[in-house]
Parts: sequence; structure tokens; C-alpha cells
Amino acid sequence: MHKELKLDNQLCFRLYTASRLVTQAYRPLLEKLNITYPQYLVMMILWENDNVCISTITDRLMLETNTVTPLLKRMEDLGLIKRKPGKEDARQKIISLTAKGKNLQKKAAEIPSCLVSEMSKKHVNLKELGSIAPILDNLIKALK
Amino acid sequence: MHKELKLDNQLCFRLYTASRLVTQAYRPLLEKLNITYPQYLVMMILWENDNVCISTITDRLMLETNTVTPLLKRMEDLGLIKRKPGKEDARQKIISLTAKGKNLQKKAAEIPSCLVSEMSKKHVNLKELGSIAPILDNLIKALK
DNA sequence: TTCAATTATATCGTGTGCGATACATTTTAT
DNA sequence: ATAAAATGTATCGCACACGATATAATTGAA
Repeated sequence: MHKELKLDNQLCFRLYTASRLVTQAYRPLLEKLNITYPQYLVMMILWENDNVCISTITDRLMLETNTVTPLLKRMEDLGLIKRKPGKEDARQKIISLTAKGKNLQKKAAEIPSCLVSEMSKKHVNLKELGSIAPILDNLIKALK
Repeated sequence: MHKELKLDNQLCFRLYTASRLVTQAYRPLLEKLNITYPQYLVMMILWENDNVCISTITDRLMLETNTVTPLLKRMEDLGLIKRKPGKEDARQKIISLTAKGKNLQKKAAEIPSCLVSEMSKKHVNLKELGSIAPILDNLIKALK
């Protein structure tokens, strides 16, 4: 038996599981806003910088257009965003927040601190967890 | 602007992205075996320990039955596994490898080293990456 | 012992992710 | 100037994830 083929030795499985579990931790908080985690990511981009084209979103999230286009369509159906044709480049669609989308930021403001307190309650060592951020950044930079 | 609401400050986003990118790194290797990453995870469990019930798989992968049941159905259609009714407990289904599923282990044996060499080629610092394993384990233990 | 709670698995619906492909617009090389 | 390449977005199909729910088998408590 190759020890590398054992589940417990797989770093990828740890990343996969950790990612799912943290997203699950977000879920009850995001349900109050009636959005999903990927939708929350898009909202964060727009709260930071409204009126961006779709490729800006795909670049920052490192997702393909075939993921983002339907994601934005659902968000438009929810009344969170609008799509306008781009003025300079007719191929582009400019994504902007609706009033409802802007207002959601107020409710979202408490999410990070709620998550921190949830994790503390579950005895997550936030200090050691924070230390892996630069390592993940290096990994992402190398693989992207 | 709350700095916590910025995308770049989100550890969850890093985990989510790193997980996707590493899974993408596996994809070309797994395509040679004609399986997906979650299917590869199931195969690793079975190569390590054949003839397990479904709840063993859901427990080890920390996935729900509504994810695993269709996953196993696709693997059965691929001829990799069989399902037998449990003898002691009629509610259980015992999952076991077919000859084809067992043979696949030989081809899979080279995947871990291929991945390591791919990552080295992309200048992933494998040493620092390995150091986050216990931290992810702590996170997973706390959240599961 | 018997019936309510639990357990093991399955089904359904929604929302991602992503490969493959399509199509229109812009850029670039000649 | 114009055809070929590149870019921006969309569509289709498939495989996860997961909440909600269903069903059958087993366990456990009165």
C-alpha cells in the first residue's frame, strides 16, 4: 500500500474539507441575508468597488465566466445587482449594485465578527489559523 | 468600509480558492483514470479498506448521504464498485471494489508523485505547504 | 412487547464549478 | 484597410454539495 494514496496523507483533501466546513460555518449567517457564499464574494467585490465588468469579477474570484454568468443572473433575479451594457466596449456588461444590494452591506457588516465568535466558541485557534494566510497566498499565486 | 468585508482579508476565500486550484491541478491526472476528484477520494478509502458501508464513506469524507449516494451510483455505472446488501443490518449497503476498481490503483500509484512534480514546476513551496496540515486538521476537528 | 425514536440510505430541488462551445466585438498583423 | 486572432460574455451538459424530505430497518424505553 502506497502511503501517499492514503486519504489522511492528502493535503488536498484537507483543503477541500476545510473549505467546505468554513463555508458551512458561513451558511447560517448568510441565510439571514438570503445569499450564498459565492454570492457573498461577489457582493464584497461590489461593495468595495461598484460598477465593474464581469471579467473583473472572474479575475478576482478566479472563476470562469460559465460559473459567474449564471451566478450574476441569480443575483439579478434577487434584485441585488443590475447589468448595463459597457459604453467603451460593447462586449462588456457593467455590473452595479441596486439600492437593495447597497443596503445589504449594513447587515453584512456583522458577519465577520459573528464568524470569529462562532469559531472561538468551537475552539478554533484563530491565531494559528491566521498564520496560514500567506502560505495559501503563495500556493494560489503559484497555481493560478 | 469595513476592512473585514474586503475579499483579500477573507481566510475562507483563500481556502475556497486554494481548494479549487489544487483540485484543478489533480484534474488532468485523474482524467487519465476517467474519474473525478471526489471519486478519487472514495477510491482511496476503498483501496485502503474494501467492503465498507456507505456511512463509513460519508463519515470519512465528511459528506452527506445526498452527495455520496449519487457519487457511488456514477462509480457503479463506471464499473469501479459494486453494492451489496449488508448481511447483519439490512439497512446497510456494502460498497466493494470490482476488478476494474482494484486495477485502477496501479495507475493511481503515480498520481501523488506526478502532482508533487507539477507543483514543484510551478514553484510551489512544498515544505511550507506541508506545515499547514496540522493547522487544517485542528480547524477540521473544531468545525466538524 | 410494542410503538416511538433512531439509523442507514435514497430522492428531489437548487446552486455552484467547469469543460466545451458559440457568438459578437475589438485588436492586431499585414 | 481587412482578415485573422484575441477578448468578453453567454449557453449547454455533467458532476458535485447540501437542505429538505422520504422510506425501510433497527433499537430502545415504558
